[in-house]
Amino acid sequence: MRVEASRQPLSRERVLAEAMNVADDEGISAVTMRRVAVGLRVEAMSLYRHVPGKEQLLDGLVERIVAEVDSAIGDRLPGEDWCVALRRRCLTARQVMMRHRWAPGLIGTRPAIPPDVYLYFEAVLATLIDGGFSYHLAHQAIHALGSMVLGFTQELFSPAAGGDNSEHDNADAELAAMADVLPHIAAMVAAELHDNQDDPLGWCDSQAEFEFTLDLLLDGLARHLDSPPVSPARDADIASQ
Amino acid sequence: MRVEASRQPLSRERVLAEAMNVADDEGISAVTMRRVAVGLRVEAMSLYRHVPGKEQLLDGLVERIVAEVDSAIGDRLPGEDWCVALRRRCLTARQVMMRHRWAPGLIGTRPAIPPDVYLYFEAVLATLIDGGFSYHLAHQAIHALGSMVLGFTQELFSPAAGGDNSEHDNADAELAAMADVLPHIAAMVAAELHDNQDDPLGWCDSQAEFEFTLDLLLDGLARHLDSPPVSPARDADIASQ
DNA sequence: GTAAGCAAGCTTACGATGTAAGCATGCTGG
DNA sequence: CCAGCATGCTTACATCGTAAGCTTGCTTAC
Repeated sequence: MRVEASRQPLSRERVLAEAMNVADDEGISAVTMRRVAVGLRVEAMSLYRHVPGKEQLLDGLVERIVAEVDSAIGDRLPGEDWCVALRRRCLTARQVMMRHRWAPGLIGTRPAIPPDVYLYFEAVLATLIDGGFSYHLAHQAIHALGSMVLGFTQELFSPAAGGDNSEHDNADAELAAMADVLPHIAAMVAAELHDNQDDPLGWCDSQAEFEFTLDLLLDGLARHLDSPPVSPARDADIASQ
Repeated sequence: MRVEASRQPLSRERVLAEAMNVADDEGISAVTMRRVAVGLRVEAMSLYRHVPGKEQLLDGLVERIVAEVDSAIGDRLPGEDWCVALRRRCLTARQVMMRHRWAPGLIGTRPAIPPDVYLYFEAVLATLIDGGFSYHLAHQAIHALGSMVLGFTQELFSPAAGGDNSEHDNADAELAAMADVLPHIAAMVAAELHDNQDDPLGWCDSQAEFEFTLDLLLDGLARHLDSPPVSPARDADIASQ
């Protein structure tokens, strides 16, 4: 083999991989252009050949996290119930988040939702629709499960919560641009828009979603209060990998 | 009245108030020592007379948010059910979070849980215990409701999630120091410790809490799937104030 | 072979930011 | 009246993201 010119060339992948290492080892706040660069035996500015800027680097980390969850989940089993499938997904997601403790905070504070996250939720939505959910109920379910499936609180869609300046107007545009790879989400948006075209709050009335989730939890707790140990006791075990 | 020497003196309160204004107007990332200072017609370094540093300033903002929720809730009505009380609290908290969109993200990414947040959860816990919850079920309920009552995902207690370096060991200490003003939490910790003293995972096995919440949501969704419009339709309206 | 073109990494520099260290100023109590 | 102190100011530095331009060595057409 060649002498490899003292080192393999830099690449977006190598930059992101090193950034993940730094985040895992020293926390997300240690992920600095300079710190990532020294990890790669390179100067800070060299990273800009492969990554547009720090924000995009962080988006890249989110991308990697989502990919890690996706690959850890594996394919859906043939006759798998929506409930079991989602439970498996959430538990897998949690495993990944435990490996990368900084990830929920990062995902939750990203100013815009990275495209991969939409793809991720498309899969969740597909599971629900396939399980017999109406678009409306599925919409509420996604909001309810929001923090379980990726460990983040950020309001999905319009609100553009965590970030600074409201730039959610192009979130809708981005979503529209991806409509072909997000068939279920596109259909859901269409259905919800149709049902709520006179609703001044818009199709995604997060107050309604909030109350739905809240009542889901309160009702569940009330049931536990009435009948203490009769709880579900599900079976699905997460594959130890 | 006096001439007031060209301006009223600075104070921790004035600093925090201005920081909140900046956060509300320009986003949390605009909350900079220099930016807050100009808002007060003062130099950046002058703030350090009244606030130890930026981290403590941010903790002060959390403190203010919690106080705002507390005061907006008002006193608990005499015969109010735990369920109605919690619902009112969550909806009130949401109103406050809507007024300060940056707050959930800030609370969620604080490296340590500020003392006031413990006090806040003490009140939630008191409501649950008063409603007949066992300490164990109440513990699970708090985790389940975590993101509803203050809009944040951070794992309560031990894990020290969002932040960087794990400094959760002194979180327990801080909690112990406040035991006298946190009677219910102290009792809950004691009860859970007693029940799980041989559990290698410690008293707060967040995996168990996670699965509890997850099943609460999945069961609730399954119920909605079976009987579409028979949902709770609760009464409690949030006082418009 | 060789020179043009270029990809990839480097150097330098600038404007934010948090904050350490010490200075200036004016009020207050003896 | 003045010593002492509280309060705000000035200066300075380390760290951060990144703009602009330079160097170097490979590729490729001739």
